[in-house]
Amino acid sequence: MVDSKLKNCGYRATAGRKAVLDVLTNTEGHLSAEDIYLKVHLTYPSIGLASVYRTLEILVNVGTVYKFDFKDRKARYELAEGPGGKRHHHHLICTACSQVIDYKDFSPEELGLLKRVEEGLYKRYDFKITNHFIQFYGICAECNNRKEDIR
Amino acid sequence: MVDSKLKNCGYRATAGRKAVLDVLTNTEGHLSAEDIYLKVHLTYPSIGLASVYRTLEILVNVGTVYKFDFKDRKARYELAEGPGGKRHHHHLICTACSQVIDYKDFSPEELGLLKRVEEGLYKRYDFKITNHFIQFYGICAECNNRKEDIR
DNA sequence: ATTGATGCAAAGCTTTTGCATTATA
DNA sequence: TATAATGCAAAAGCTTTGCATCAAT
Repeated sequence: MVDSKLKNCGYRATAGRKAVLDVLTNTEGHLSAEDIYLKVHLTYPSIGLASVYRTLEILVNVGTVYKFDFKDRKARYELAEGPGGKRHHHHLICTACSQVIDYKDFSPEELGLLKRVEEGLYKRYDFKITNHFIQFYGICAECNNRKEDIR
Repeated sequence: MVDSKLKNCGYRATAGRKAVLDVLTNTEGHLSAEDIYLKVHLTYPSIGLASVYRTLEILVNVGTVYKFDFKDRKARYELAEGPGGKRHHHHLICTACSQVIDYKDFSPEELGLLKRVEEGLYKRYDFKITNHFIQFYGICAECNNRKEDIR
């Protein structure tokens, strides 16, 4: 099914591309290009970093992979699942210690209202929404406690 | 008030820092470090790009400025206003043409949703939320029409 | 007078590109 | 067999850093 998606878009389904996609499929979290390169390298040692980048670019364009950055210089990649997917999550980012917490225990209310917001956007902007990327910034529990200690 | 914020955090309120903040205050949109450098340069020609970067880092740490990337390699900077601020907006990003639409005509429903979600997160994660960054991905009106033409 | 801030240029890192070679369709 | 894909190394681009100088406190 990966093969067909690539082929449908006019790309060849090569071993390197499959290996990259395997890593993305079997790993949770936010992987940098180098993370992916190192992991692919284990099963497919001849791969080059440039091919990883080239493959990721294709997968992003095709919509299979999602690319984003939060903090450091590196871009991060994740298998792109729509809001209904098992991996779909939002981020809590602590502005004090920079830790990133993924959460996916969405309340039914949260899900329902998001859906309605997206419908509203579709009506107002004629913009057909397929996915969203939501980050909340604030102070995590540990940093908050630390601050109280100091006071 | 900028001065005091910097000083409170142990930084000196220098002309260069004020100039950078002026540009951020008087410009709408997502500015790259170089955009800012060029604009500051007009009123404060002796500034160096490195100082712009150093200032931006401070302002981000202090919480005055918000840093993010969407697409190209460059980081973007904006005056950080909380969800209630006049500039606060969300993004609609077209995955076909990469255009970014800012919108701030939030529906009351949308505002209520966010507030409740943030309260829920606070309870579940003991995470004190101060801001959020929300992007919706999809296909913009123009790209959607173009696609229909092709069919 | 101290010590942090600055500018310049050089260094650092991630990502992209050129090109000869390899492998897919 | 034609042509896309790859690997390697070099190049590019944004950001950071070292250091001598300057300026805010």
